[in-house]
Order: sequence, then structure tokens, then C-alpha cells
Amino acid sequence: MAQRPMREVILDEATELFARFGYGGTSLNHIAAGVGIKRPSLLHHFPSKDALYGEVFERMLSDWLERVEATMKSPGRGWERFSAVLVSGFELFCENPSYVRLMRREAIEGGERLGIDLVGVVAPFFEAAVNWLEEEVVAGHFRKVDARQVLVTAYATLLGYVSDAPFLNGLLVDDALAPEMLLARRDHLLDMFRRTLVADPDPSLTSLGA
Amino acid sequence: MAQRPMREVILDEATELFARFGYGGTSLNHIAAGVGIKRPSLLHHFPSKDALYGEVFERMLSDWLERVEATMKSPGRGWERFSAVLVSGFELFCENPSYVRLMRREAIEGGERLGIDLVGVVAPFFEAAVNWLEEEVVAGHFRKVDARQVLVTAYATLLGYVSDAPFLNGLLVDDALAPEMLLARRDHLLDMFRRTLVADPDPSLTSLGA
DNA sequence: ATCTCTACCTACTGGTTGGTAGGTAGGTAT
DNA sequence: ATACCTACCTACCAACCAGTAGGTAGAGAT
Repeated sequence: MAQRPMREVILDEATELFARFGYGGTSLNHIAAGVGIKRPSLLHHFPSKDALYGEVFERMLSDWLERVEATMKSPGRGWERFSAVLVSGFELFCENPSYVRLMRREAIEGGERLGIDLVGVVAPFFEAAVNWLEEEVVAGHFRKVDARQVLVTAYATLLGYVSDAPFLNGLLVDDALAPEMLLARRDHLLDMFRRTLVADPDPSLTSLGA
Repeated sequence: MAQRPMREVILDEATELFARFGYGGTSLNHIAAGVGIKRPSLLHHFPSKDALYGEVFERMLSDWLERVEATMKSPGRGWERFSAVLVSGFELFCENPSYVRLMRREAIEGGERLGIDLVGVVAPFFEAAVNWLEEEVVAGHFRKVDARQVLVTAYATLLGYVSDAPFLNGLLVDDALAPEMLLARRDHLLDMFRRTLVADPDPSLTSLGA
């Protein structure tokens, strides 16, 4: 046993429950019971439910932005770089399904609870990606595409598969988050975006696996 | 004033609120106040909160299945038919953003609340679509693609744009559900799926607008 | 005139919510 | 030894929840 600090244990449990049942559907009793303490003891570590939710959300954002910034610095141009970022983002999402579901819930409801401005945090990265894509189009590395549309599609496909995994588990028979399913999903998305972005019709020259 | 029956008015309001705030985040008081009556009067029309949610969900499903069945009977083959169904589905989703958000919430949580088996209802249509796509591949109308992957992507992209519109409103500056934005989105999706499915590289021969 | 039905109401119940008050066991510092 | 801190507890509170009991105003039918 690693004996993690109780604060972290509570944050983990809260993240999981907020992601599964939403803010209104999760009670402090529920969270406290999940980590084996009583509600007042939980409120000893966090001043209120709102504050706990806020910390859960800020931790998720800082976790992600750290990794996203690292990925954005990756070298390469054109498809090579786009696919690398896509794969990295896909892996990031798959490793943190609770984060993805939490994010999706916020996106559905508008995204600014408790003063946390989700759009304000994400927008700079989104705009940077738009600029890069548009430059690559001008440079002739990509077909003439609407950068924003492509990125919204990437967002929807990456988030969608993970956030809706409980539903897709029913449709696709197997465990949607099993490694072989994830690989198949990843390759399909790569193929789709390559066909959308790259003018060169020869897959062997541009695919990741070549 | 059309003087719609109170039952329908309540169902509309409940659909909207359940979609926006989720089941746990919506109280009967909230719904009742929204239609101008008290909670006990609402419980005169529906026996319980669960029953109300159940009716909201069943109405959504029957509304959709009706239109989906009609669309599935559409004539045509290959890309012509695929694009027609895609456009029809996209329009259906855009016209009912509350339904889309409600559906997405269920998908995140697993999809079987109150005995309603969402997967059981959707699966037959999904399998029919898979079969059709695979037959079209064999017939040479489409490239060799993984039918399930393509359909999951269609699901994710169509649902994602509408369900997350409140969030995308912030990212994309304008109103994400405005007519011109919807058209741009639709055309982008058509272009992407055409490039994924159709071997013929000439857009003028296969695009919808040709 | 009375009976019945619908659609609403006020007033209440038992249970749960987020949050507070106050107490205690155990470790640490002086 | 004693003072202090952390991490937990029980007991309580007001507010809110879903749901029930019982009453009323009005419309229609007999």
C-alpha cells in the first residue's frame, strides 16, 4: 500500500463519481463512503462541495495542459506532426476516461461552473492549433480544409469514443476500452484524418505505420 | 395561443431541464415552476419523477425511430444513400438539441436507467447499418473500411457538435447552431466521409452538390 | 340539483442534502 | 507533562427533496 494522502484519495473518488453521476447526482455522503470516512471528515479536507468540485476540475485541467503543452512542442511537420499529436491525445483520453466524461458533462452544460472558464483555458490551445493547421495548408502540406472544422471533428471523435464507452460497450459487444479495440479505433481515426488532410493518395507514404 | 395539453407542456419542459441539468440536477419543483404550476399538480399528471423521466425518454426514442425508419427506406446506393442518411440525421439532431444532450447523458452513464434499454433499442438499427455498409464494400461501392468504426465516427461527430454546442459557442466565436455554421459543419462532415468511403478521388462525381 | 371528473391547490410526511458545533484519539514539539 | 495539531467522529441544523392527503373550483352529464 502506498498510503497516499487522504486529500488525493478524496479527489480521485470525487472525480470518478462526478464523472459518472454528475454534480447534482453525486452527494458528499456518497464520496465520503467511497473512501471510508464520514461526510464531516471529508469537509475537514475541503470547505464545501463547490470547492471540492472546483479542485477536481482544476486538477484535471492542469494535468491535461501539462501534457498538451509537451505534445505541442513535438517536432515534425504536416501529417507526421498532426498524427503524432492525434495519437498522443487519443492515448491521453484513453488513460483518463473519468476526465473525459467530466469534460463532456461541462461541455454539455456550457462549461463555466463556479467561475472556472473552461473556454478561456482551452481557447488559446485551440487557436494555436488552428493557426498551425492554416499555415500548413498555405505551405502546401495539407489540402485546403477548414481548420476549425477539422479540429472540432478531432475533438468530437476523440472525446466521443471514450466518454460514451459505457454505451458503446453495449453496441460493439466487446469492451470498448480494451487495448485491441483502442488500436483499431486509433488506426481508423488516423486513416480518416489522413484522407481528409493529405492530398497524396498513396497511404504507404504518409501513414504512421509505414 | 395554441393551448397545448398540459401533459405535453410538462414533457417539453422536463426534456429541456433533464437535458440541461441531468436527472439528479433537476427537481420536480423546478419543472413545475417552469410550466407555472405546483409540484403536486405535476404529480397529478405523472405518478413519479422516474415515470416522468421514462416518458420523456420514450417520447424521444419514438420520435427518432419514426424518422430514422423513414430515412432508412430511402432509395439509392453507395455514397448517394449514405450522404442522404447522414444529412437527414444531422438535420434531425440540429432540430432537437435537447434530445441530443439527453441521449449523450445516457450514453455517458451507461444507457439503461429505469429499465429502458437504450442499447437494445439502438442496436438493431446499428446492425442494419453495419450490414448495409459491409454489403456496399463487397459490391465495390465503398473502399474496404471497418463498417463499425465508420458508424461510430458518424455517431460521435453528429452528436458531438450538437451536444457540446454550449461549449463550442465559446470556442467558435459565433452561435454554433446558426444556419450558416450548420451548413459549413454539414459540408465538412460530408467531405470527410466521402474521402473515407469513396475510392474515386474526383469530388465532382460523388459529392452531394454535384 | 346532484353527481362525477379534471386540474389544480395548501399542508404535511419522512428522508436526504450540504454544512456546523463540539468532542476525542493519537502523534509531535517543547 | 503539557500544549498543540491533525484527522476523524457523533449529533445536530435548516433547507430541500419526492411523494401523499385532503380539499376546492369549474365543467359536463344525468
